[in-house]
Amino acid sequence: MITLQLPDFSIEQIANSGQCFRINKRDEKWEAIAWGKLLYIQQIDKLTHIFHCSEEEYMNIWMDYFDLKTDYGIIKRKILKTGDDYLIKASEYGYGIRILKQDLWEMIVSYILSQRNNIPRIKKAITMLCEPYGYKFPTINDLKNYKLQDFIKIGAGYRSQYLIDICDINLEYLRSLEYNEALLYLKQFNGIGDKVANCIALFGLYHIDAFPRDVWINRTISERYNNNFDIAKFEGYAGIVQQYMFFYERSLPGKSHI
DNA sequence: CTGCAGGCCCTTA
DNA sequence: TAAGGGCCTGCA
Repeated sequence: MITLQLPDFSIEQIANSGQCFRINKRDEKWEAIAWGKLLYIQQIDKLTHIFHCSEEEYMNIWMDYFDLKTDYGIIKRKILKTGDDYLIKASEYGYGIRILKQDLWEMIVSYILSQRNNIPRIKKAITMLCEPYGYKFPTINDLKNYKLQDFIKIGAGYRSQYLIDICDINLEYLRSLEYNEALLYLKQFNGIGDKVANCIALFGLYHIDAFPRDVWINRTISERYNNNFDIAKFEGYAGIVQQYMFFYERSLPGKSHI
């Protein structure tokens, strides 16, 4: 168990930022499952967190998983320099958000499940999918043995066939591609459109210029930017901008996010 | 009973 | 290229 002073980090904000489906609050602790491991985290104050793991495990797994080697202060200063008041406010509000380094295959499956779906149901399906594997997420080879009915059982609904199809993907090839090439490759698969492909690119491939446009982002761009939002301005951190926008917009009164 | 939730696909014009 | 309907499923 180690106590850490972490700037630009909030486990609660990350858990509610929509990028992960396996971090949940249980009593006073946050329970994060990733890379086959379970970690309990407590947030003491704005800066202080307690990680219930060894120093070694923190260094080997969690420091990288939570992207703690990246200085988000630099990104926030870039946002300040744009002079975009809405974005500045959003980045201040979501001060503790980071882009997690999650497993590619897990992201592919998770975001296929996410379409036309709500978060509790996405989480439930993922929990059921992982149930036979403990803290591990089933590998692509595990799921290659699944039949349509196996995916229907976990509540994947019409997305079940998409999951069957995606088992033909070549993960190593996907990893070798640049951002735009990766999008094209992903979108060849049935059930992966522009939004899901961008989520996979950002959260599974760490392409920082990926900018998933879901209903919230589209609404924001339409209502606050009059459909005139140039993401090229944010080259090198557009994905983080997307996270601040998404998190802030969903926090606003009357827009609760269960 | 409808409506709908962090899209996608297919069909029309 | 844009607009519209349908889709698994579970919950309000």
